[in-house]
Amino acid sequence: MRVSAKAEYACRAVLELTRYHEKAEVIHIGDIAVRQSIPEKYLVQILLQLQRAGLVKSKRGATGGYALARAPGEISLGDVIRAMDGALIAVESLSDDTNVSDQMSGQHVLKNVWMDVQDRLGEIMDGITFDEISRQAQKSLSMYYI
Amino acid sequence: MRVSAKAEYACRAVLELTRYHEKAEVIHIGDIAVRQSIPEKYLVQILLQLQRAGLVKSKRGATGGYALARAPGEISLGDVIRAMDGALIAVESLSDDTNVSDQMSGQHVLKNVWMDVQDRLGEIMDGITFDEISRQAQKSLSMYYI
DNA sequence: TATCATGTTGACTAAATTAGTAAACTAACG
DNA sequence: CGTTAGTTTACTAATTTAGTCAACATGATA
Repeated sequence: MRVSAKAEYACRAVLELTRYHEKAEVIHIGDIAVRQSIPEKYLVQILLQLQRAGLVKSKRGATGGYALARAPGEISLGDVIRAMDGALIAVESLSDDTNVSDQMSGQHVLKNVWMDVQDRLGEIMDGITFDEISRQAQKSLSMYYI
Repeated sequence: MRVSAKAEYACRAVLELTRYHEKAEVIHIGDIAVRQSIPEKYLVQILLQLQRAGLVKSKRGATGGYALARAPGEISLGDVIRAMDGALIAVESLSDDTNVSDQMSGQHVLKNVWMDVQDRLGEIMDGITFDEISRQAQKSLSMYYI
């Protein structure tokens, strides 16, 4: 089960926006790209996708940029993955329309298994918010200043 | 998070072998391929990989074929996915060696998040055995005979 | 022991997906 | 207006995945 670079970039972008959420200002794409080592032109697409999913908002023009659309505690890992991939788990049998003849093969049964796994993975991923992730980042970072 | 066709094929192959496990006989690759609609030449690779992971065993020669290496109740979904992909979750930051400078970016923090998710996904997937999956298959199949 | 049906291995190719780039466009501020 | 920054669409390159092939090894059996 592979997590795409795109999905991880998206998480890093949201994490970066989380750090600036208190200040209620927008950040430029370029700044996010530099600070999180994400190819800027690629990040353009990612942020637009996050925006269409309602996770971030933008301000256009000279003083423009991006900010989170809601509080970091209200944005979960699952939200971001779903915004990028459409669903938490992508597997052939989940997208296929299954017919009765498939009953004989393992396809239909496995479809149910994947749906079950997806639900339970959802419970895990929806329980991890960027508020928590960000706090954990501060914590592990502070260890270097003791 | 994408599950490859290869991983799903592997699950279907193990499911097919589960059905014949009681009889303690081997099944030919060709039969598994036909019954589970898997390209035979591709299945060859998959079964070898499952064998190297110790999940199936083979008998060579004229009366050869494949069988499960242990009871279906002792083979989990997690076992099969790990046999195919090496780990449950493949993500750039998990394979990378992280250095201190990465602390500043989200890479290091996310690495911990992915490891956490992987552990918890493992608990889910290791709890789903092919014995159960097979029984569920029988159950849903029998509905068509009422 | 010849042979035939099977598993084994590694190299290869084609298709699909992912990752990344470019450029023209639109909106807002000064 | 000019400059800065987001928007959109199209394109390309790189990588991964899916699948094929052919030569080989093994074991049952006639």
